[in-house]
Amino acid sequence: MRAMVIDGFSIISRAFFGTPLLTSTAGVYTNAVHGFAGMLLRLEQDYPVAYLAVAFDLPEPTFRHQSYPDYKATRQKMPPELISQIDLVAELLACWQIPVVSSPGYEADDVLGTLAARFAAQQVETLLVTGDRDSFQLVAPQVKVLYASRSGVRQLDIYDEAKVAAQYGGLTPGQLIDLKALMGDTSDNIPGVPKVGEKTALQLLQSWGSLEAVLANPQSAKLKNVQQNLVTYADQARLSYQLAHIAREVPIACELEDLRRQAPDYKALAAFYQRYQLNQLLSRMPVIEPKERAAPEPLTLFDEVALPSEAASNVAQVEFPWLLSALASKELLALIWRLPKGHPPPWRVAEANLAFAFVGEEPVRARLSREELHLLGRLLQERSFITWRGKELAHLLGVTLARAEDLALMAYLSESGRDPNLGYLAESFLTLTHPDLTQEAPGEPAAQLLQELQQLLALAPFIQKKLEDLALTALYREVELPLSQVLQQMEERGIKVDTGELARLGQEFAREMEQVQQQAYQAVGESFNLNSPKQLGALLFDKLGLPGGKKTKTGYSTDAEVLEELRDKHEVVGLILRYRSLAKLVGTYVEGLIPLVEEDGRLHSTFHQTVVATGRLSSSDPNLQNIPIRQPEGRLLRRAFLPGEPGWLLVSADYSQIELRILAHLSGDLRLIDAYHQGQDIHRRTASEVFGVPLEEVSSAQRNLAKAVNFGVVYGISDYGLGKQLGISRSLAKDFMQRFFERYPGVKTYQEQLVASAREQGFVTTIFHRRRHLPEIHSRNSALRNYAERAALNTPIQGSAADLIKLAMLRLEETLGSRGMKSRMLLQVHDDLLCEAPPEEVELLCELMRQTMEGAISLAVPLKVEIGIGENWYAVK
DNA sequence: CTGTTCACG
DNA sequence: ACGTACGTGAACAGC
Repeated sequence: MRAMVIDGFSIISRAFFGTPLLTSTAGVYTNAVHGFAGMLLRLEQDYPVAYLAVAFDLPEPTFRHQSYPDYKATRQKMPPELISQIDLVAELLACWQIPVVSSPGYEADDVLGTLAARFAAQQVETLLVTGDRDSFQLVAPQVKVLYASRSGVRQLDIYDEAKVAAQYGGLTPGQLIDLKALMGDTSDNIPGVPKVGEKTALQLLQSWGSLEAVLANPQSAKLKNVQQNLVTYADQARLSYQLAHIAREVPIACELEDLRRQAPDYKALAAFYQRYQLNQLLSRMPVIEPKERAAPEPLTLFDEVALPSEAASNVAQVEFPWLLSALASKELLALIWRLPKGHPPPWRVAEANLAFAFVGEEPVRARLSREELHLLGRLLQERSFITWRGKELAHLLGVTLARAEDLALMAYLSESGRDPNLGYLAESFLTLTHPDLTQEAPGEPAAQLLQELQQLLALAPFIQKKLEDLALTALYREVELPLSQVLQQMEERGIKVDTGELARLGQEFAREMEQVQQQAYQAVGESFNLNSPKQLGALLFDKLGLPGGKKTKTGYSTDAEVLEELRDKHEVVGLILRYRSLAKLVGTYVEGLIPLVEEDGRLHSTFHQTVVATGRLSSSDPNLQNIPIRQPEGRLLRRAFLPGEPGWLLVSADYSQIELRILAHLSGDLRLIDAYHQGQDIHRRTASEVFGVPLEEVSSAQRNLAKAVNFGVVYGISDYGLGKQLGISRSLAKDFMQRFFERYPGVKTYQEQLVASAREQGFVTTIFHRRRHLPEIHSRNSALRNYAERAALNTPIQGSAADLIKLAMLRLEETLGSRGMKSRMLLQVHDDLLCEAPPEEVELLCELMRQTMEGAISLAVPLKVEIGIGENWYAVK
């Protein structure tokens, strides 16, 4: 049991003087509030306690003034920018539901001392949080001080008796009072004994132990005038002792139970943050309101499933009828499956092996046909059990599984981003409890399947616990799990493709490709494999002697960037570039796609929910998230992507500049936020800021440059990278960056804090608490470390955008369903949603997409969605 | 099976 | 001194 008492004003001051002055657009100073709240969040995370209070001084004179009217007389007046924030912090504490205690005639220190003494008597360990070293005298076996040093509120040093002794020449906490009585304190205007400073006082106390003993032995001081002063000023020293002594028996009507930690009033807190534009804090609030729902039944533990006594490969194989009766009479715990290797997509496989765990039974396995899988699916639709990769299983069973839990999704969130793997998780979690499950299973498929089932069951409680500890349960339950069902339907639906049109375009490309190929051979007088970087390198740089910078491990680089430099040096270079782009279109997007179009005339991509480190989706087989659009020719391919029914239309809605908007929100930078509130062209605004010209006078070159800088900042800019991107010198790029950060100081401090916290915690998080671990941030290898730092800068942005669109997809699906609309979602391309709709619904759909996407979450900046309609994907503009 | 290149956000 | 924008997937070459 632990309690914590915070010296409110002391921490406010530290926060105020430790951070740059910050105001809301209304001109209210907020930096201390921001720092204070940050400190609370930090304390909550690092030092969770059952009891919490904040102590404040009252303006009236204290008992110390009565015995010594000059007490604190030399204190400088507080700046008004600080005074105004005290009330705001009080308001903040009310929202947090943290009690405030104070006592007339006493200082906060005395309140701290009193509460600490009281709690210690009740065997409650107490942490005192302050920026005032005087409090060290309160340290005791049950009392520790968390000291916020001058370097700001970021670092807290914990002081126990050992630390005090180490810091103050072996003195006990109690002796610190004697120390101060001797040496005095200019900041509190405590006189002490003239000529006695820290050195002398310490030495005297080390010899004599207490003030009175020192005063009784003045001759022990080395210097004559110090000896004299110890006599002359003995009473002044005694008065100083009285002043320095922190009271421990202040009358406060406050019992331990009154301070029991309560959940913050999140609604009030959100309103408060919003009012003062404390957006970074807003973003750190748990935004997903937990719905009123029955707590999910905790999963039964592995122990309840009997392990097979025989060798694992002997697990009973059951027939389908047995399975049906078992499902009717027993409780299903877990299910795992395996497909034959080289299998078709799960919705088309002919048969699959499954393993089942029923409560109180030995596990069984079964080999089921397509028809049996379907039947099984209907029986499992509404049942609750745990599985691994539920979306794939649902495809296999041909149903949506409304109540299945998916450990793969949980593991993706709790193990932060990496594509989860059962074997790896077992190694990490089960070595102590289930060492047998961390070994490689014997080769037989049946044994492997069984082991995976056991791993699944054994891991579930660990992963669920971790999910809970990381505050990610809501993200799992409210976003990822329901999204997997939406994605399943999108995959099942597919998108219609006109293979004839695709092939026609392919032929056009192929025709030109052949011409270009012949021209290239003629240009160099020999034929060679245009697709081989190796042959290309030999030709261009060895035979033709073009200037080539070596780049790759295996030889010359011949990528587009290199070739672009050489375009004017030899006519073959342009031909190679042209060939490359055509070959890409034909190979990947014509010949690659056509065989994947299924009998229903549609492409059924798979969306992967546990692959991307930032929380985005990825798409494969085929990847429909990289269909060409930037180049006019590639873009033509989109003509082949059609609505699924005659007369229907495609509707696309994409977030405008979502990542920059999220940067504005996360950083809380006032100019950036202002630009979006005013609906300004953000690249133009940056150009205007950076070049110091009015908005109207920004040239298009300046705007393009600013655009690159804006992008760069989102990626975690380096001067080298920006220079390369823009084809300018590194120093000039550095200059632009510097000007960007001068004009957007909020972004600069945000990024600095982000990297600092990544270093400290080893991870970064998104708006929805999704986290990504960045162990390389501590690497001694600077390349790896820099890489991790850039990832730390980019991930909260990219990941929060992913959070946002995922939530929007859920809302949209909900809305379409509840209105009984025929329109449906087809694809998600990171910031873009593509739907198909019957003509009579198009107008409504556009409105709904705009509303759900723009309103999915509320940020410090407005969200903007741009909508296009067309009879094919190309025409959607 | 890895490396290179290039398509997308 | 050193290597650099963030995040993916697919095709192809060449070991």
